[in-house]
Amino acid sequence: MAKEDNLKSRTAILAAAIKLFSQQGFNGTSYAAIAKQAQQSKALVQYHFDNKETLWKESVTAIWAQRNQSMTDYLGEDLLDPAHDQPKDHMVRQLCKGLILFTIDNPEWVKILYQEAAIPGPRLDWMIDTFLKQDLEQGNELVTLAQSLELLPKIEPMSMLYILIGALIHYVNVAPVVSRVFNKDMFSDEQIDHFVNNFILLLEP
Amino acid sequence: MAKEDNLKSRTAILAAAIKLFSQQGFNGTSYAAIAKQAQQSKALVQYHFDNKETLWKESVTAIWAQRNQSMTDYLGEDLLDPAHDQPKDHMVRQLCKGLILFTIDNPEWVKILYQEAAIPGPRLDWMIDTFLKQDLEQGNELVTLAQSLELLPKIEPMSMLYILIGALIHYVNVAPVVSRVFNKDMFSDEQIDHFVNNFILLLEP
DNA sequence: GTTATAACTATACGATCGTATAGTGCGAAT
DNA sequence: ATTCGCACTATACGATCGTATAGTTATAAC
Repeated sequence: MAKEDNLKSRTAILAAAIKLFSQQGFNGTSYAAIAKQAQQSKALVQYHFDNKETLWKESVTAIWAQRNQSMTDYLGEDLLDPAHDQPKDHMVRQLCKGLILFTIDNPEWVKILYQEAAIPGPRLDWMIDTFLKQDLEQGNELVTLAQSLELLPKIEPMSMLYILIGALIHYVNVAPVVSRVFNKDMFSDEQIDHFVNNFILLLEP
Repeated sequence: MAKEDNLKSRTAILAAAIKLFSQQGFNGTSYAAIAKQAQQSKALVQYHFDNKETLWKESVTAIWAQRNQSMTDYLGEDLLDPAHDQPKDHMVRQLCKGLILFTIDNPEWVKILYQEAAIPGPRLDWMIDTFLKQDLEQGNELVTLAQSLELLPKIEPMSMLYILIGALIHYVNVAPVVSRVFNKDMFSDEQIDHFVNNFILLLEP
């Protein structure tokens, strides 16, 4: 087998692991389930990642890498560049809608975060040291910047961050439930716009 | 053994099951782990609840019962009674702080919700039909009532509900992480008040 | 053409999984 | 005094858990 095959099967397995770990947590995910999802043999899973903890850590690392790369696609590096000279509410709308669409396409990081935050232990410690500490600091900076541009209300930045991320994430998390209850597709652009428009009403005085 | 012993051990096992199912999910929780947590024998667990699905359903039912009972303790049936004649921002503060303290003391329902909402399947379907549909409707009513009393801004009620619940829940969910990163106890009354005060600034024009 | 390396398979280990079933001990009822 | 019902235990089933290790290919280097 050629080297590209190695990468191919490895990538397929990692993708399957990411999906299952984020959905079912560490204890809830088995090698066999990952292998089945990836359509590979269980032995091959262990060949590429020789124990479960390694596979989990690589999964989380890949999730964050993908997330950080994807983030700029949705938010744009220059979204908050005042040189744009766009109306304020348009920029806020872009920011909020970007965060929701981004979370819909990258739900794994939130799910892994909530999975592990519920259980104090070495895995949470590792995530905090490796990713979450930086995340909080960057989030804080983003909010502070947006506030200085008068895009967000000037309440204490960390509180603003909880509200912003919490509200948007919650929308995505319960969307499957709400969609079924009200028989509407909450992932549709129409519904997302509806929510974002309402959210924005809160964010501007 | 007397009948009270039956109830005692059953209750201990149910409490252990609630804790573990909400933290680790259905697949991540084993009979053995529940037995250990409850300090009972694995056989006794199966004696009281003769299969895992039954135990899970009884756990969820107990979580919701406890939640609904506890909710009135934190919010008070008459919190939104205008006869109180209290200042508006005081009532909003009570509502928000009540919801946070309530969620801190009853984190299981959120965790179970997020655990199962991540995996479409019969368990989520059952939760929707049995609890979540009603929850959404009641939440909607609560918000609408608060809005009619001018306690909450008059944006579309469901959107308001996402934001309210989402922000408050997120605060509780990430509190263990934030506490470690900033070396502050985010579960302390001081920090909760700080957050609620900032949140309220958003909720009143 | 042999050898070395790397991708992948086959198989099996002891532990634990969820479940089944037979049995024990004891208080209450007859 | 015996029977009965119930809380609880002991033990074991086949399946699956995470892991270990030896073997089989296929390609590339020499």
